[in-house]
Amino acid sequence: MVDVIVEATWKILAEEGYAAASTNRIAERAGTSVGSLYQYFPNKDAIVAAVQRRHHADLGAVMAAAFSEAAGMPLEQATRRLVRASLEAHLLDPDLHRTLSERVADSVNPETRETLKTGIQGQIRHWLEAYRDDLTVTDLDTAAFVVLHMVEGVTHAAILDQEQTPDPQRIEDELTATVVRYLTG
Amino acid sequence: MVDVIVEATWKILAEEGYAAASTNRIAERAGTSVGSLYQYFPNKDAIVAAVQRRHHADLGAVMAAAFSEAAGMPLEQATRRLVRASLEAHLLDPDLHRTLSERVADSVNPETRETLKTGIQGQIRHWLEAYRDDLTVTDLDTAAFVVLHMVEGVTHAAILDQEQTPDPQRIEDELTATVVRYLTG
DNA sequence: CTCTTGTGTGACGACTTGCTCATATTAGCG
DNA sequence: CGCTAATATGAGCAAGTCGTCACACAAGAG
Repeated sequence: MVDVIVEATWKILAEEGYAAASTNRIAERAGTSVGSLYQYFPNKDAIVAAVQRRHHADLGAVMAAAFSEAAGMPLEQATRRLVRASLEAHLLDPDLHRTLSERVADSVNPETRETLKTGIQGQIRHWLEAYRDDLTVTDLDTAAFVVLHMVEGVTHAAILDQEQTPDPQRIEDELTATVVRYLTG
Repeated sequence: MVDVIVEATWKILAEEGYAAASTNRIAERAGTSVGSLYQYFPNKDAIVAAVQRRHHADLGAVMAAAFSEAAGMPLEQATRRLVRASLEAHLLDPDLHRTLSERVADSVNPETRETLKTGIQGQIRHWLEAYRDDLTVTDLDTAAFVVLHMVEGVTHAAILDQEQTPDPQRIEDELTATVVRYLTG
């Protein structure tokens, strides 16, 4: 039942937008009644937060898989793998991703977004340690921060503003080169 | 009067958040009545859109000033000037910026955000042309896209998630170096 | 002083929202 | 077949929304 509700909300957010996600519409699309919603969730924000948490878990899984594959690869190859993972993550459900990032304030889900971000930043930091001797970058924390937001910024824009954007393959190449050059002077 | 309304809305969005920006609250804070709001704006979204337009104009002005100063500088110095401008732009009013980017969907103001983005991307492209012979990057359109979102992504995160972020000076240094290395192989 | 015109007012209508709660339905067990 | 406990239901409530409109007011002209 929880799943049914979360999935219905997911679809509404992705297909109909944030404004359409009223409790009545969610119940309708879930094939239940409003009352049942409140048997499993304390309020509406909690439902949206659950969708966000699930989406973030998916994003996290894509990235985690990439990190585990990238371990052991040479720097450039590993970087490419991670950049591609970021593109894949944004392609999981671009419509939901847009609605969540454009309409759902951070405060709805205090920990989640922060958790995802610092989690990935930590993984980047950890990943960088293996190449420490080859890097010209000194402060790995700063480097992880810069790499994270550099890649996220470009991939986010590339996938979500698909109108006047270079094609993903080119983005992958450019980002990979940029990150490698940033890390190894 | 239009100014009074826009400024009141501005302050509410920045200080009290998007949810507080009801027509009644806007009128109250503007020291007018709801009726007057609708003498100058067709609906509430138009008021929010006006605030967004004004904020984007401010951002655009900061960037434009930097572009005009950067013209003629050597590449690295110019890059630093532009990176600093991006930081300055995000520091103009971080609270408003956060509310607008987290809560106000693109669709409220179809052209504006796109205009700002493509405007700056165009200026970057134009700026890059002066250094063409020194660049290893071939496609200037792609380069402008990458530089824009790389810098925006990192500066946005640096200013708005001020908790576990490196200090702005360091961000400026890292970004400047990264962009220069990206452009000149 | 009246008349007209432009502006400001705020109570109110029409509507939507999130959420509750008395009632109905189901499921499990002896 | 009861009987009980758990779950599902959806009409309806209070609160709040945006936007309107009949009216008050001010200012300038004649």
